[in-house]
Amino acid sequence: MGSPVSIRDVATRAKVSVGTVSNVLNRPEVVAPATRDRVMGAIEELGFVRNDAARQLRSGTPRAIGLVVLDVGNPFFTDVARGVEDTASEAGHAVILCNSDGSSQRESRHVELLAEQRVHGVLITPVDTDLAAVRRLRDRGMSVVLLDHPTADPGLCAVAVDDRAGGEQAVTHLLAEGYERIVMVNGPSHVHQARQRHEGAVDAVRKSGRDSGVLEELKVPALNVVSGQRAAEQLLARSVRPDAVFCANDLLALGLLQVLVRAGVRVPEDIAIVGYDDIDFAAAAAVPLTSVRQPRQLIGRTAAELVIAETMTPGEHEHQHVLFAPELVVRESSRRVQRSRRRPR
Amino acid sequence: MGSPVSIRDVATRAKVSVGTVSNVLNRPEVVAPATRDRVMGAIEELGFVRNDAARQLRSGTPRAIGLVVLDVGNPFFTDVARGVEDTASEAGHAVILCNSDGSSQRESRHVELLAEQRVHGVLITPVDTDLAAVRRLRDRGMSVVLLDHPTADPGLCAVAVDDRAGGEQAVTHLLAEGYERIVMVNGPSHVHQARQRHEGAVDAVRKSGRDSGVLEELKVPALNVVSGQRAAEQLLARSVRPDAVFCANDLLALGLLQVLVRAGVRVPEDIAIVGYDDIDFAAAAAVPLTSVRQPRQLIGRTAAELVIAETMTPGEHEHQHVLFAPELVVRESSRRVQRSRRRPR
DNA sequence: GGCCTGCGTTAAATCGTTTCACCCCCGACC
DNA sequence: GGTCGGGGGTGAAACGATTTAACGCAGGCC
Repeated sequence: MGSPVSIRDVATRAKVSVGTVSNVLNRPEVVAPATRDRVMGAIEELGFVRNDAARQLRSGTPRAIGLVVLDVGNPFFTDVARGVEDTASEAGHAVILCNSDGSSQRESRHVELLAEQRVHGVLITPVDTDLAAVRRLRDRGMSVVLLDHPTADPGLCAVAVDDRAGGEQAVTHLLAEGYERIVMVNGPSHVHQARQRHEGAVDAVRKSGRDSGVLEELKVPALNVVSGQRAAEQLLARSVRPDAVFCANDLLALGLLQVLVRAGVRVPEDIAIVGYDDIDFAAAAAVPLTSVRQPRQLIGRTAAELVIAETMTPGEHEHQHVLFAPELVVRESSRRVQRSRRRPR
Repeated sequence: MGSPVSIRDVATRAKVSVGTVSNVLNRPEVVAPATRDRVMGAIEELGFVRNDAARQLRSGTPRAIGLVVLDVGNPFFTDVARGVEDTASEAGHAVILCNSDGSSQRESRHVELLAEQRVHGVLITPVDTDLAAVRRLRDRGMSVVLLDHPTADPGLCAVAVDDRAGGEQAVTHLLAEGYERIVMVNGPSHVHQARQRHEGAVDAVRKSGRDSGVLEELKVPALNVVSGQRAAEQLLARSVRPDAVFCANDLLALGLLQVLVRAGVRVPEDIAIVGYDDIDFAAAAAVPLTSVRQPRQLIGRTAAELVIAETMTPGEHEHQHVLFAPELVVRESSRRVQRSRRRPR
């Protein structure tokens, strides 16, 4: 019935010592087939389940990794989480998912909890750029991988995507398609992704030899759907509208697109749109969205692999800064060609 | 430096016994203020962090709860997860998030892991209706709460939303608006939510006194965006199209809406659409989507509270089956009134 | 002055595993 | 025939906290 069936109960049941049971569990090859079967039988009959707490206490090897994300509501992060989860569970690790929701208070509470759990390592998208919480973790001997947050600190692993290159790709594409009044709807500049993507956009203009006036930055308070809607309203109110908009992420782009379409603006004929992240909803929008794809699951997988590798070979581990390349996915929202639209019937 | 600073190190440092340190941590009121401060100081200086494994081993009280969801990619589940996470972290519990992805193999692997972790309890959206995995957990003395999966089993807690009522609301609304050729795009019938929502839809037709022919069921293999797109293509190919579509969830509705809009079908003038779940993207769609709202975060919070309560008062706990009422949110995609649409300029 | 009472503290037992040193038996080898 | 070696086991220590019984000490009471 109750769970309190310990390795000792199994031992008595199988008429062996606890050491032998432990061996069956961890090094089956060293125990004679006959006894092994007996022990396995006892385990089965009693419904024995290892107690991981005791295990970890003795062996010192935890079986969980922590993941702290900025916003579980953003599909970008859920995809990263999925990648982490896949890799971790293949390695037999549990994933403890925490949502900091952009609050450093919540972040530190979660980090504290993870420290007490003595997790294998922590994957974190830090709220603050000062990385105070991250350093605290590392000082306690925990391995940490920064997610989507580049750093120069050689004492940390990091997995990120080249945001500057992504911004450049997006705007280069728009320029090549012939758009000449581009607005970048961007998040607050304390968000490093926002800053980087904008710098890339500026690079693109410079490299193309155009006047820097072809690109304008419109800042919004957050990288979400609502902010995108607000931005669209602002643009609609202008006497001279842009012919293309580059949004710092897809949530912004979706909000923007919705309001524009409802106002009768044709996309891309009147205004082209490019998003960022290429979340699944981007392809399913009213007008399929051109977007800069980040290898989301791969980011998660890689980060998980790094943190697992680091704790496998403590000491000799080389901290790595992995930087993936983004990839522009061109869809209908930014094609210059006039397309004949099907009409009902 | 390294993390291996134990309660014993703190004790020597503060010149007290380990018992006293433990008291400072757990029952601060019984220890004299002077010593308490001394101990706290030592903890601070040494950067001591409790080892939860040892704690749990001795006290038998775990500090984590498990959450197994069907699909982390679905915003519905991430919102539920957020609710769980909020409540759990207020109670000082960690949440171990697992994604079964609809595979019972993955599900049982995760359940096994959670059992070894001796989690406080498990919140699970079961893959199979036979609940084999769930029963195994309970037999091991673990408290379980079923999420979004009604059950008659009095030995389990369950938190769900009345899907039948939701289906009825949706179709009653469509009928009231005057739609008379309704197609319900539904998931496979082994998914109980799909079945229930359809039954509710049938109820609505019956109660309205209409002919049962006004409602047709179109089954698709999965409750996701792609299936919605496929369904739309099928409907477009028909010579006689429905005047309204009720989708078993919002992902289907978004896929459907996208394809219809691109084909030039006007929503709701030509075809009205009602979705289910009211995920945030529903309100931000090309045409804001009427949808049946489920209290997603509340589901998560309630489930977490139940599982925590159950383990606080073992034995005397009354298993509860909480059933929330869904709420229809009417937006533009299903309004009968002809609306004048704004045109640019 | 002995004794009881409380308070603060200590020492030891305990939780369920893993690990390691050691034991026993039996065949092989010199 | 004694010793070596090794396969197959055993048993106890250790992990780091919690918990509880016991203990020392100061003050108050009779």
